[in-house]
Amino acid sequence: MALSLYNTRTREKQLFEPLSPGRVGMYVCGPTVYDFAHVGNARPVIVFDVLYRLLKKSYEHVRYVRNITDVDDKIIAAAEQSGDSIDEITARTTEAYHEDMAALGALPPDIEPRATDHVPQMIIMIERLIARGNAYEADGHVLFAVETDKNYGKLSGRNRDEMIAGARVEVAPYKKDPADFVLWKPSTGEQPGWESPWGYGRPGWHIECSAMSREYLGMTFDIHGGGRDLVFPHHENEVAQSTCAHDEAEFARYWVHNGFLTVEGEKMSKSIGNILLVRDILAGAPGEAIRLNMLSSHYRQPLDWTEGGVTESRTILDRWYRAAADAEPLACDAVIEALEDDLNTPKAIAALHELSNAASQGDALAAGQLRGGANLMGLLMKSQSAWFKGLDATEYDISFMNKLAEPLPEIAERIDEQVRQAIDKWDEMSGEQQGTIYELCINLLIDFRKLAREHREFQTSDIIRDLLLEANITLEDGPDGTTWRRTV
RNA sequence: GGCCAGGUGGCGGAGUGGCUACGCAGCGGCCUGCAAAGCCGUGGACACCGGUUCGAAUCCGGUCCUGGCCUCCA
Repeated sequence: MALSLYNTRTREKQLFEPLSPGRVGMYVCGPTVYDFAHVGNARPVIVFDVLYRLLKKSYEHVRYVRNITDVDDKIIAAAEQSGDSIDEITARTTEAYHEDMAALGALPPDIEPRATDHVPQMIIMIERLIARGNAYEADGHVLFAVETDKNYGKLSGRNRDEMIAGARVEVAPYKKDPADFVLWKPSTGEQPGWESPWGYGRPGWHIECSAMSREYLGMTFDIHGGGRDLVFPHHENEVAQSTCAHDEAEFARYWVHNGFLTVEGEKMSKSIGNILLVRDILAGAPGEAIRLNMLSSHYRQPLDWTEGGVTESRTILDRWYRAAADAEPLACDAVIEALEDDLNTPKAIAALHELSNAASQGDALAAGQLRGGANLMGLLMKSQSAWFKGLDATEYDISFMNKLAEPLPEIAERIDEQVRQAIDKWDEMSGEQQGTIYELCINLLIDFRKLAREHREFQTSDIIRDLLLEANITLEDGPDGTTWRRTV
């Protein structure tokens, strides 16, 4: 194992060596649960999922912690707007998040702590910071005094003069120094809050990650990840809080940050109205296609999300599923090597293309390596038939059976009575039953078409093929007969 | 304004001082009743201007452009 990662703190690629041999701790900043996840939220999840899978391959004990931020002013605002309670909003958003990330093939983290379950730990940390002189109470708030931390700014590479010069937001009057940030703030009325030595209130944003990483990974741990946008101020502040509260013990050893994402060339924003939700993309494309598209550029590069890109990823997966068939996954050195080089997923994908080409030409070893290499990235996880025929899908379309009568009455008449009855009861059937009938109907038409072709009645055979194509089913005539696949 | 990334063929996207990246799309061919899939072949790039070098897309300087962050905001 020779994994190297680009460390934001040192600004260079470094060989990864865990603090304790065979043991890796990784903390990734998770979602603030006030709305559905958008593509931008999905990028770190997928990137760190690949890293997690890679680490698990090489280290016996990997502990992946990803938090849920369930106390935040945006959640309070969402509750006020919708009229739903904060608990309702966070519960349903968390559930939706889990569904979406699972659909993208992301493994759940080992521990998913919620901020609201760790307020006592945050209070202890804040008390310690006050005792050490790194924090002060002012006007019901507790603030971190940035000037007490001589290392402040190192992670993000900025000095205090620059920060003050660049400040464009009005400084709150209770701050001693404009750079100071909130550890605890007062809550009133309906706002969520907890009793504390500083009165009824709630934690600032940054302290939760310091408290929860301490709780589950210890004072010093290996990898801390998140989006680039979090480097400042969020991660900078985490470092300050944690190192000061822990007597200068090192905090995260490797900082890994993924790049930003635009949609069709534009920055996602509410004002443009182009916030692209993961669920909406999932309605039109398989999770693996979304995942491959996400991994097709290097995680530190900017990524422009386009519909065309998703379609291309899907085409590629079709090729790979065809080439790999249902080969047993084998270790794939080319992919491992690429991923160990700072998660070079595009290079890994190039290696998979080469294996796919070899496998298509009958190389069984390559087929296994293709499966194995792709699996390491959370791709090619399905069976070939599940991918192409989609019999694990939730929606089936058998409209082609009803359209049969007009162009081909003689065939429509010959449809078995049992099948006809089954079609009539379509709406009462379970998804699984529908899948069975769906497959049965397709095979029935393939049989009719075979007859027509044997009699060289190509017009009839082409009508059948076109009918199915309208229902997004593509027929392919091969040397061993006709096969079908779903194309949407 | 400050700090930080990045600008590679029609598109996506690695790489990096001298060796075809790779893929999608396109074009030609094989196969097929026709398709689809597959296979074979094929053109096409390194933002701009200087410099260093035997040699630069790759290093240095400058210019232009794009994106991110700049204190409770993702």
